[in-house]
Amino acid sequence: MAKKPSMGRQKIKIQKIEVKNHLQVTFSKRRSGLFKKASELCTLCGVEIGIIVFSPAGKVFSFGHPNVESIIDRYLSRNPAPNANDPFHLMEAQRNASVRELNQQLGHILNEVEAERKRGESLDSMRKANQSHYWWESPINKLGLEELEQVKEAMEELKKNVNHQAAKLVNASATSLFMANRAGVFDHYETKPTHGVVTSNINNIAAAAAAANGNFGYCHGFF
Amino acid sequence: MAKKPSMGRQKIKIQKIEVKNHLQVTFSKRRSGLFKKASELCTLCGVEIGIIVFSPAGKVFSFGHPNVESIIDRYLSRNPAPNANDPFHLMEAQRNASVRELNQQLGHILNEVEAERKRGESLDSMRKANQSHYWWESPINKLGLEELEQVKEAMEELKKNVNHQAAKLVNASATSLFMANRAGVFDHYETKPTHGVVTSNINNIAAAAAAANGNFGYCHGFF
DNA sequence: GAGACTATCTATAAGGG
DNA sequence: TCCCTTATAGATAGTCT
Repeated sequence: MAKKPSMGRQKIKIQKIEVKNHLQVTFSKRRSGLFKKASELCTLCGVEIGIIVFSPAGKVFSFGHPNVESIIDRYLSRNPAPNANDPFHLMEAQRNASVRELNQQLGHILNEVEAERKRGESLDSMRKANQSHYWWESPINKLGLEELEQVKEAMEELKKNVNHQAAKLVNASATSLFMANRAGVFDHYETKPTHGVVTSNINNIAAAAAAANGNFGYCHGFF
Repeated sequence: MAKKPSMGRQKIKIQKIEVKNHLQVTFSKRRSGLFKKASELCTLCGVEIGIIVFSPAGKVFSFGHPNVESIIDRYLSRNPAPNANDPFHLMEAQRNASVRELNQQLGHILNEVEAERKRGESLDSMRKANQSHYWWESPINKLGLEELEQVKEAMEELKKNVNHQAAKLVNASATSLFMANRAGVFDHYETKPTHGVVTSNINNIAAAAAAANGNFGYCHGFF
C-alpha cells in the first residue's frame, strides 16, 4: 500500500477566497480556530472576551466569556442597572425554584466526575512510581486524566450557566413584554426566520478543545 | 562561537498563568495573534467580525470590521428586534436559544464523557492483552469505567430535564411579568455606544500584519 | 457540510538585548 | 515594554470520506 499522497498545508495569500465551497471550508475551520484561540486567551490570562461573526450569508456566530451579552453591555458602558423595585425581583423565587432542580442534578453528576478524577489522580501517581511500565507513559492515560478535569470544569461552568440562562430567559421575556406593551400591540407578528443566534462560550470550547481532534460542536453548520 | 542555546517553544497547559510578568507577555502576544487571525478571516471569507477583550486590568481592546459598533448594533438588533411585536414568539425563540445552549454544553460534556469511556474500554482491552502488568487488573479502572457510564446516563437525564425546566420557567416568568407590567413598574433600556477605547479595524491589522514584526499599532501597551 | 488525515505553514514560549 | 531569535507546538490547506 502506497502512502497517501498529500500536498500538506500550502501557503495561501490572504485575500478573498473566490471558490465558494473552498471558502466555506476555510470559514468553518478558521472560525473554530479563532474561537479556540479566544478561549485559550480567556483561560491563560483570565480575561473576558466577546466575539461576533457575521458570515457572508448573514448567519451569526458568537463566542463569549462569560457571555457575549455581558461583554457588550460592558463595552457599551454601564447598562442601566435595574431598579430595586423592578418586576425582575418578583420572578426571583420562581427562577430559583426552577434552577434549583437542575443545579441539584448537576451537583450530583459533578461529584461523580470529581470522584472519578481523583481515582485518575491516584492511578497517575502509581504510574509515576512505576516507570518501568513504559507504556503507561503513553499520553492516553494522562489525556484521560486531563480530560476529566476539563469535563469537571465544563460541568462547573455549566452549573453557573444554568443560572445565567435562566436569568436571560426571564430578562428576554421581560423586555419583550415591556416593548410589546409600550407599542400596544400584542397580536401582531411576523415570520422573520428567527434563526437562533449561535452562541458559544468558553465552557464549550474548553471541553471541546481537549477532545481528540479539536473539533467544536458549537457551530452546527449553517453558513 | 557556540550556538545560541534556546529551549524553543515549550508546551504549556491551558490554565491561568500565575506569573504576572509572563501573563502580560502572553496576553500581548496572543491578543495580537487573535486579532490577526480575525483580520485574516475577514479578508479570506469576507465576513464581518467584532471582538472585544477586557484585560484583567479592565483595559479594553477591540477589533472590528468594519467596526465594532456596527457589529454590535447588528447583533443586538438581530435578537430582540425581529419579534418585538410578538413577545411570545420572542420568548419562544429565547427559550429555544437558551435551552439550545445548555443542551449544546451538555452535549459536549457528554461527548467528552463518552470519549473517555471509550478510551477506558480500549485500555481495558489492552489490559486483557497484556496480563503481565498485573496491577492493571486492579478493580479501580474497571470501576471507573462503570462510573463513567453512570455519569453519562445521569447527563442524558439532565439533558431531557433542561427543556422541561425551561418551559416551566418561561411560563412562570410570563405570568408574573404580566402582573408586574400591569402594576406599571417598568424601566426601559437603551444602547448607547459611548466610550473611548482602543479600537482597531481590519485596515490597521492588514497593514500591521505586513509590517516587519507583526506588531500592531492599535495597542499601545497598557494592561 | 462535518470529520479525518498529513505535510506544511504559522504562532508563540523562552530567553536575551 | 518592545525587539529579536530559536525551536517547537499548534493551526490548517488540500484532499477524501
